[in-house]
Amino acid sequence: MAITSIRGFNDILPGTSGQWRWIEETAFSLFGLYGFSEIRIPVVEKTELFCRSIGETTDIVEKEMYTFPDRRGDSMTLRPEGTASVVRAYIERKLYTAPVSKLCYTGPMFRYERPQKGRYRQFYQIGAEVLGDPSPGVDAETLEMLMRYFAALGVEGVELKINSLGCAACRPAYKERLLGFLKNTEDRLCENCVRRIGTNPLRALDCKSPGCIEATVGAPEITDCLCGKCNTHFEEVKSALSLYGHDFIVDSRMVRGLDYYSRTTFEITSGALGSQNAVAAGGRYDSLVKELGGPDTPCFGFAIGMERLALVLGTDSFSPTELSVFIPMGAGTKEASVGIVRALRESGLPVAEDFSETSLKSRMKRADRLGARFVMILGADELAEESVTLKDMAAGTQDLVKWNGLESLLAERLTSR
RNA sequence: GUGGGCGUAGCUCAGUUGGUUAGAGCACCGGACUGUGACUCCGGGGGCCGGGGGUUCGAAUCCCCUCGUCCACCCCA
Repeated sequence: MAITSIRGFNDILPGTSGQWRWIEETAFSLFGLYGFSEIRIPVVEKTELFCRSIGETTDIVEKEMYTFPDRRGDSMTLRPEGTASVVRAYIERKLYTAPVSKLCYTGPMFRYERPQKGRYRQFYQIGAEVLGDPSPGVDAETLEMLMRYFAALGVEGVELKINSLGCAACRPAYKERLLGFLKNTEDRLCENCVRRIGTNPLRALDCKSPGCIEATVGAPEITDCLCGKCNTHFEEVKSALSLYGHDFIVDSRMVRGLDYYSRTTFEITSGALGSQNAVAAGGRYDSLVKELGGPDTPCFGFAIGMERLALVLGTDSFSPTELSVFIPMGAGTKEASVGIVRALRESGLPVAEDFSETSLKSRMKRADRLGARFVMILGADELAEESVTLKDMAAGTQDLVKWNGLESLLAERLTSR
């Protein structure tokens, strides 16, 4: 039996990788316009980092991490997300000496989950974090950047949902109120929510089981219980978003699965995705840097799911550059071929040389299957004329073209379509 | 971790109540056409019927186990 890949770990094949590269390049160049720079972070970190940042009682830490001892016996973990590493680097490298840090990243993340549409064990994220600015303007501007990014890619039909989770001053009081409410309806809640009632009662609001939906009708809403500062912050985020012209829905029941969020949280969903419908999500995390041992640093960040974004975009949104095929045939053509092909490539034209020595018929067929728009043939006749036969595969026409000036002529014909 | 669907040629899939040597379309290779692809015609190569066990004279087909895959639950980007 041949060796296969690991379940949930995919190969991104040539048909897709060009689109992925375009998605990443578009992101980083646009984010650059907002002042972001790329940070490259390790794929493996000490397990403790994720336990402390994501939260001990979250599903990610409890049952989804790839954790293993290294050769010394220290506990290592394949990163399940990027924010923890960025914050760790921010503290360790003392980036807080700058007034504000805007960092973006991309790369694989790992979670041991059952694979399904838009969910894999190794998956890719593009993320961005603003560290060191408490302003509501940062929340809105970063969301504006995300929406502009989706527009630049041609993504359609996405929905922005926002919420505020409050802060250390107002969330505990809200939790108590909610807890009081849930205690009265506990018998109608699902098993899972009953279990979580002590650790994370907010999850019951997000639960899709019919019993929980029914039982939580009329539950106190977090957005009605925000403290003055959080309320002002939320109002300013909303009005700034309107200023940018972005539609949004306030969903006071949207709860994030990571413990570090505070105040603004959001989710961008697409109907094109099936049940894993979030293409991007994130929010504010004002206390995480301090909790990990750094200075008090308010932050805002998000992550985009690459596979999901590619799914939303579909396959026809990206067309690769057109390849030409060069066919030398017969004795004495090798020497001239080297120079011609090199000159074409130096002019930025993609060329594949056909080294096979079969019939011209089969070589033409191969060129066609490779998707060549133009084919150049160099045989004894052409060699004598210092020319190639240049065939337009789409039009079916061909003519004899001198080597001198071939690059510019081909470039011209490729663009004048 | 739970549930359901599906595993037959490179791809998409047929395969009768269990019965000779497992098929089709597309793709691939060659020829018709000795230097011209796509269309046409002719020919050809390709299969541990996901793997293991069982029932049977006989299994792609029935039973059990297992692995993979897809979708959903859960969870999340």
